[in-house]
Formats: sequence, structure tokens, C-alpha cells
Amino acid sequence: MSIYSHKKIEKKWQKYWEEHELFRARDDSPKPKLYTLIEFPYPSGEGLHVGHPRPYTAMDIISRKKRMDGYNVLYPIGWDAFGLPTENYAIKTGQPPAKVTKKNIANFTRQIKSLGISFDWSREVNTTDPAYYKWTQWIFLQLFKHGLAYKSKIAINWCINCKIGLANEEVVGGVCERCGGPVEKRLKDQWMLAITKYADKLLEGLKEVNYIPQAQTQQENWIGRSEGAEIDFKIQGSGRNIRVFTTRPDTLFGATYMVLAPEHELVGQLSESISNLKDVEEYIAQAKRKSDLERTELQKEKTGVELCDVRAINPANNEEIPVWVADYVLGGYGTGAIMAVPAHDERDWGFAKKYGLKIYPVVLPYGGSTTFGNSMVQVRKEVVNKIIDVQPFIREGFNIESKFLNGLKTAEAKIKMIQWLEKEKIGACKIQYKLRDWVFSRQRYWGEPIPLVFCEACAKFHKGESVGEQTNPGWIPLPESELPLKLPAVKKYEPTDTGESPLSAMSKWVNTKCPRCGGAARRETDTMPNWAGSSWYFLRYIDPRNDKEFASMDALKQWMPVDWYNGGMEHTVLHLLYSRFWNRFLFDIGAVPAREPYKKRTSHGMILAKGGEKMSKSKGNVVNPDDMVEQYGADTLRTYIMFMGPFDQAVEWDPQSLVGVHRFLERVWTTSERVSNEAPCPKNIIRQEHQSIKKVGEEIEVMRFNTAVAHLMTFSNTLYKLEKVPRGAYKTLLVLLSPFAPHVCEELWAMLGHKSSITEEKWPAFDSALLEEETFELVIQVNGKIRDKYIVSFGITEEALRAEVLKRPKVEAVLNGAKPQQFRYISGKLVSIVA
RNA sequence: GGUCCAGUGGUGGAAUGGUAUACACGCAACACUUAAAAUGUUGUGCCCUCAAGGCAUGCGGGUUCGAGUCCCGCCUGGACCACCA
Repeated sequence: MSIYSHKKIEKKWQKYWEEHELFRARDDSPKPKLYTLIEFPYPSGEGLHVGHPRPYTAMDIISRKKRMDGYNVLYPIGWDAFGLPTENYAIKTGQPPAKVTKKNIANFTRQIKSLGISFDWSREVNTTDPAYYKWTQWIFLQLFKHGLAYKSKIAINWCINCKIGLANEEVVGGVCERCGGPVEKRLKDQWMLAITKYADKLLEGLKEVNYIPQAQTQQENWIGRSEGAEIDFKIQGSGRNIRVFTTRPDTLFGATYMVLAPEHELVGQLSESISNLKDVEEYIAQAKRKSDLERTELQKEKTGVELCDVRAINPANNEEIPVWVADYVLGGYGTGAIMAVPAHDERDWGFAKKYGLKIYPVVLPYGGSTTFGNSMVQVRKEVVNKIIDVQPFIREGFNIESKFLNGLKTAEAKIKMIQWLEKEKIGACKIQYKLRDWVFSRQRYWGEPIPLVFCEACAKFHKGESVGEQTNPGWIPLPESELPLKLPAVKKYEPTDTGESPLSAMSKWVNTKCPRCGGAARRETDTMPNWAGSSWYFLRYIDPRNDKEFASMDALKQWMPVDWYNGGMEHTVLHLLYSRFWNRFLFDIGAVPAREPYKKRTSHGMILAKGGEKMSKSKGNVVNPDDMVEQYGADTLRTYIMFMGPFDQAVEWDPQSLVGVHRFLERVWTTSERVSNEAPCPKNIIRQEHQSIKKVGEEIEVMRFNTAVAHLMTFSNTLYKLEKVPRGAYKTLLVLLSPFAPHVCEELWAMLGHKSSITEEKWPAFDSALLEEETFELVIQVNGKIRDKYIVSFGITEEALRAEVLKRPKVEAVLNGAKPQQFRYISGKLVSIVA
């Protein structure tokens, strides 16, 4: 008995695939194209983690199967290599990040290659390579020129540990997403990208793609579109207005007070008229001291303070209403101020109850009839008043006590109110998004330099050649011929104590000439965030060595969009949104052919350590795939990872279960010794062969890899038990198994005498006529309980079956002479009798 | 607090409304062996000495000839969002 030695065969076949360029995507192929994509890894110093192979193997199986189906598949790999861990390592050890990155990439390459993933390595990209980031800078300049990049002094989230500004999205639960440390607000001049201008396009685009539902709704929620109106409320005797945003303009008649966010500028402007200014200032100071975390944690008890002697006018009914400051209103959303309608909003209701503010219902629930006499409205209003004593009425209904809105349904009332507001010039229709602009500056070294200089002379004397220059006076883009703007070598990698990037300390680099006027200018010293390079890498794979363009339109037309993108749930909001934004922008300027970059998005679950914990270096529970490859081989590791559990769910790593898969592959191996050309292939084997072709193929397509492996095991076990194994059936087993365990299948395929690679085989077709069985086990239920089973042939008529079934002793015993009231036959499955 | 998802043997998990527990792991007995490992064979939800039978998919109801699957209410766990006006 020969022994299956993965060490001998795996290296051999990996070399064979590489030498024969079997996984090269062809730009000139007549076959239909398929672009499969995984999220390219960040090459950390720790090396690969067992979590990585899960998506890589899954998409590898799909890519290999699709090649066998006759597709020209592009399945590329690269490195998202800018980032903090490398920079922090550089700070600690003094080694240049570029050097560390190179070493890490070499290690990742070795590890990934040892898994036998069918990547097209000839298209490898690296975000830190100047030949790559030249085009990241180029795309940024296009955004700048089209007025989508702007500098803004805004309060940003500042991580005290990392000494770095964070995007809103990177602050999770009030703490830094990277280090978990505290975050404070700081004012800083930042480059921003106006993604909000694309909010509608990004929302619309979701209609033409096929994403898993969670990804779809997460994108929608993040963009957070809501339709409503902006309304101006006059402040009594000051000439100033409070502008609010509301989604319920129909409830304007029920607005009984107003609330400003503590950050709202009006508080300062009105200070002279506020009689209790000291209390108000104290409250605001308190609110500022609260972190975002506290402000959201203290959700139950709302707090606030009235601006005494400040009164606003409700423009609908000209009533005077009080104005409050409360931190349940957010400075960053809408206008930072609200009209409070406590009868019809949960938060306003809670606040009004606590502080004894007026609650005035103006919407009644729909009744059975849409027309109500006055007396009926009166009765219903009393009922509603009672209800509103306990809880607000927040659903739709019809208006009362609202003059020209009376009797209208909510939807109609909204429209009518907006028309009225516009006519009176006190308000207008408004669409509001939760999405914020993207903070694009980092005060860090290890990122793409921003290719702009600041020229004081140009700021004063030149109008600027593009929208970007006009909106950012003095900021001049580098000409394309000066790209890439390379990262200079520095001595120290720490951000400076003032929070500036280490580049700012390099006066030689910073002080330069203005490309516009030739005068003295200073370079931008901030760098781009991590997300920049990963926002367009899927475009570069298509034409990775092009030095004239980021990718040629011809090549882009051939490959875009990505047909199938699989990645982690942690990236379904930000990375997906940012890269969709860049792609859509490039589409709008005519640089790419597809409106949406990804046709289909799926997601894999995490691999957890034993006990359900996340694997992490600090817990010391990280499983290194190297050890698994060494001990059992890549084929076992790959197949096991697919077999562990449903692909989209989290699974616990269980080293004990690995041996089961290893035994399975060993049995496939030893079965080869009994393969015979003469062995007849019985009908039941042929049937199982065709059932396997059908099931395994279908299950790969829908990512049900665990059951696909189970079917392969069942088929393999059947063949294993035969004394002589029919050659055809065994060949089918190898072909079906080859996407999962490619090395061992190649070796066995060659041992059968084949001269070409199994990857060049066609995926077999099944014959539906051969799938069907001739007999089945009939189940007999009496009154819902299984009483008997026996084998019958498929051809039997219902009449004949009925006669047989009723004579079965067990059935007779239960019926006890009674005549069945119902006899139901579910063809090919069971009989259900009701006595 | 909201939204979504899940709860099935000792374990990971299978089941177009139609035989619950496929496929594995583990465990037990046996075979091979001086012995062990490896391998193979058989068994393995619970109650019952066997058989017959009964009971089992978080809990309680409902629909149905038939419910793990559909509906209603609850319990538990996870993921995401978190005062979005």
C-alpha cells in the first residue's frame, strides 16, 4: 500500500501550475470572462492566520470550477500594505517601513503559495509601490480638480494613543477602532472627500447589484437617506432664525417647543437675551465633557436646560414656544436643531414628560372610515389624549387642529405643508443623509503623500485652473509628469508632538517650487488613509503594468465589473462604500466603463479559536496555517476549512476534526490501487456518480461547501468499499474533488496515466435520466404517526398501492377494522392515512 | 432600546412542509499486532434487560393528513446599529 505523502506532491504541482501558467487570465481569450475577487490582505508581521484561507479557498474552488466550466477567470492577488502596524513596528525598531513591508510580503507570498490557491500571480499589485500609488495620487487629483476634495477646519476625532485623526467611521462605540483607546475632539485642518455629493448615486446603484441582504441594508443605513423639510422659526425680538430639519412637516402645528444641540452656534449669539446664561453655559460645558460613548449610553434619562426669555414663533399658528438646549439633539445631524412635537415623537415625548412641556396632538389614527364628523373627531381626540398620556402616537394618520391640513392623510399633509412653506418662504423640501464627508488626511508617514503644494502667491493672485483650485485657494496640484510623488526617507517615523506628520520635519522636502508660478511653496505633509489604495485595486489588477494610465479602457471593458466579490462583514460598510464611490466618480469622468464595480458580494464567517473566542496574538490562541500544511498538507487544510460549517457563519477551530478530512483524502488515495478498466459499473454507482455531479456543482455555486464535501465523502466511501473500482466513476470523483484538494487530485490523475493537468478537464455534466432510482422506501403514516415502511417500485399505481398498504399487518392492527377516512399518497415518498 | 440572524445527539453540523439526527469528530466493542499506533468491522439521541412501544429539534400555543421547517407569544445567545428629528 502506497502512502499519501503531501510533502512530495504539493510542491511539485504548485511548480507545475506556475510553469504552465495554468491560472493566467488571458486578455485575448474568446471564452466568456469571470472576474472573481477576494479582499487583498494586509501583510502583517505575524504572517498568515487560519482565517485568511477561508475566503481564499472558497473563491479558489469557485474559480477552479468555473475554469472547468469554460470561463476565462481572473482571480488576482495583491497587498494592501500601507498601514499603522507596519509604521508602529518601524517606530519601535527603527527599520524603514518599506523594508519591513517587503519582508512581510515575501513571507505572505510563501504562505499563500503553499496553499495552492489558483491566483494569477502575474498581476500582483502592491499599494506601497510607487508605480501603484502614482495612480492613487492621480485619482486623488482628479477628485480635487472636480471639486470633490476640500480642506476644512473641523472637529475631528483624535485618538490620544495613535496620535492620529480618525474618520467618524473608525470610531466604534466612542473608542478608537484600532487600539480601543479614548478619542477626543480636536480642531484640525483636514482634507475631506465630498462623498455626500454621491449619496444618491451610491444609493441608486444598490438597485443594480446583487449583494447579500446584510451588506445591502448596511449600505442603505449608512447612507441614511430621509426626506423631509427644513423650516425656519423666528426668534422673538432678535431678528434671528432657528432652522430645523424634520421628516414630519405635517406635524408642525403640534410643535410645542424647540431644542438646540449644545454645540449650536445660536446659543452664543443669543447669550445676551438668555436670563439664565450661567445655567446654560454650565450645561453645555457638561455635555462637552461627556464622550460620545457617555452621551449615547445615557440614553434613558434625557437632560436639558431652557433658554429662559428666549421664545420662538411656530410659523404655522404664530404661537410662542420655549427654546431648550439638550444633548439628545446631535450637532452633526440635520441642522443641529429640532422642532419638538412631543405628541408624535418618542424622544420629544419623553423629554416633554420629564420637564412638563405641552403635548398637543395633531394626528389621529385612521379609523374604519376616512370621513369623520366633528363630534367623532372630538370623541377620538379624547381617546388619543388618553393614549398620549402613556405614549406618543408616532405612526401615520390624519391631521386635526391643523387648519389647512385638517382631514388629510399624513402623506398628503406632508406635501401640502411643504407647498405652503415654500409659498410663504419659511421652509423647503429637503433630503437629509446620515452619511458624512470622508476625512482623507492622516498625520502619518506610512501612506501615500498627497500631491498638492500650497503657494501663497497663487492664493492671492491666481484664479485657479480647476474647481478644486478655486474652492481651495493657493492649493496647486502637481502636474502628472511629477507623479508619483515619492515618500522621502525620514529618520524618525513618529508623528510629531503637535500631531503633524513626520514629513513636516523635513524642510528640504517640504519647501519646494510652485508648479504654477514657480514661486516658493510648501508641500502638503499629511498622507492618505489606508482606504485610499484599496478603493481602486480591483481596477489595477486588470492592467497592472500600464505606466500610461491606471488601466486602459480596452482592458477595463473586457474585465469590469467584478463578477463576484467575497469579503468579511467588517468591510461591508466602509471599504465597499469608499470603493464604490471612487469607481462611480471614475465612471462619471469617463475613466471606467461600469457604473457599479461589484456585481455580486458575498461574505464569510470568522474562524474562532476553541471556546468561541477571537484569535489574537495577545491571547496566544492563533493557529498558524504553516503548521497545518506541514503536518497534514494544504489539501487537508483547504478541505477541512470548507467542511467545518456553513461558509457564512462563524466556526470554531477544532484540530481534532481535521483528521477526519485527512482520512478521507487518504481513502481517496488508496482507492486508486483498486481502479480497474474491466470493472463493470453497476447502475447504483452510475446513479450516485450523477447525483454527486449535480449536488457538488450546485452547492459550490451557492457556497454550500460543507455539504458539497459531505457528498464527496459519501461517493468516495461507496467506491472505497468496492473490490474493483470502475475507472470512470473514480475519474469523476477526482474531477469533482479537484477544486477542493487540487494537489492530490493532480497526482492521482497523473497516476491514472493522464498527460495533462486535471485543471484542464471539463466539469462533467449529469444526465437527469440517470439520477432517478427505481424503488423507494414507502413510509406509511396513520394519524400522523409512522407505522410501517417497505420498499416499492416507482412505477406502482396508487390503486395497487392502496390495496397493498391496507393489507399490511401493522396498518391493519392500527386501523382495527375501521375504514380509513382519508388516504393520501405523496408520490415517491409516503402514504398518509386518517382513520 | 431598535433591526437582523440563530437555538437540532457528547461535539461540528445535515434535512424543496413528507422516514429528524446525512457527513464527520468523539466514544465503545471486536479484528489485525508480542504490544502500541495506524487501519478495518460493528455499534452509538433518550426511556425500556430484549422486543414491542413511547419520548425527543429552547419554551408555550396555532395552522396542517403531516411542522426542525409556516404563523402568534415568550426565553436564551450572537451580529449590526445606537437619541438620525
